[in-house]
Amino acid sequence: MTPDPLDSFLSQSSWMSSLTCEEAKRVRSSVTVRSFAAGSAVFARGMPPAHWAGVMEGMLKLDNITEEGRISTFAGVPSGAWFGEGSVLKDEPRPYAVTALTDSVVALLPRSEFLRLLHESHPFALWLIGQLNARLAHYVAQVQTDRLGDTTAQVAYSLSGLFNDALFPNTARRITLSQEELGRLSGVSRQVANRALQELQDRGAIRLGYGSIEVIDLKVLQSIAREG
DNA sequence: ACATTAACGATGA
DNA sequence: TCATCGTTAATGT
Repeated sequence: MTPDPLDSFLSQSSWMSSLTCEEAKRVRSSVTVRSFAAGSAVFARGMPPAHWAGVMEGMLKLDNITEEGRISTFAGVPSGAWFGEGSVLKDEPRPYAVTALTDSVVALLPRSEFLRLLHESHPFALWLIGQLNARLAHYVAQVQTDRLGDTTAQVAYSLSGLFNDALFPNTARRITLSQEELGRLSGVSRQVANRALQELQDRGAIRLGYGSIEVIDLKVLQSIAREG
């Protein structure tokens, strides 16, 4: 008997451990799992937020496309992370598109079940506050880096954000992410992302592969992100 | 100065 | 064969 991938994913999700047995069972029976090919849309911009979602495998991004076709990426979502609570809480159309960057598997918890947990489970509500607070801290630091740091620091921060323990507890050391996508995530061109990544590699923070980045020394990466 | 877009060839999967 | 990478040139602020 191989363990169900959904069961093992849920047991690795930190908020699950704060639930009662019945709550956990209800979650388990209401979650659905869907696979997405690289490049396909997980949620379209403007759709009502029917689910809270967790990334079981792969990597997603949250982005917007302007009328002229320019892309700005707000966030990368590595496997292990749950996301989309903002839209679910507000019950407003999703303000950005969610796209699979690699072949991905996503767990979907219906909005009604998410709200029920929020209302019934104090531990879950506390966990959610911590999550929102960690995300806020991340973006505050991102703004500081973008204003005070050079482009290498910006790229280093965006990359290290994917390894933020509070937000993304289980990110593998090596992630499949092209330099083009990391550039979008960092707000710089691919060429500048390329130069920054080579500097990060020269300084021993990362190792570059074909279509992938391996973090060798997260401490060094984070300290470069604080330079400017 | 330094970033951006466009373009090119080289190379990995 | 196609995506990705490393690099250079022209251009903009």
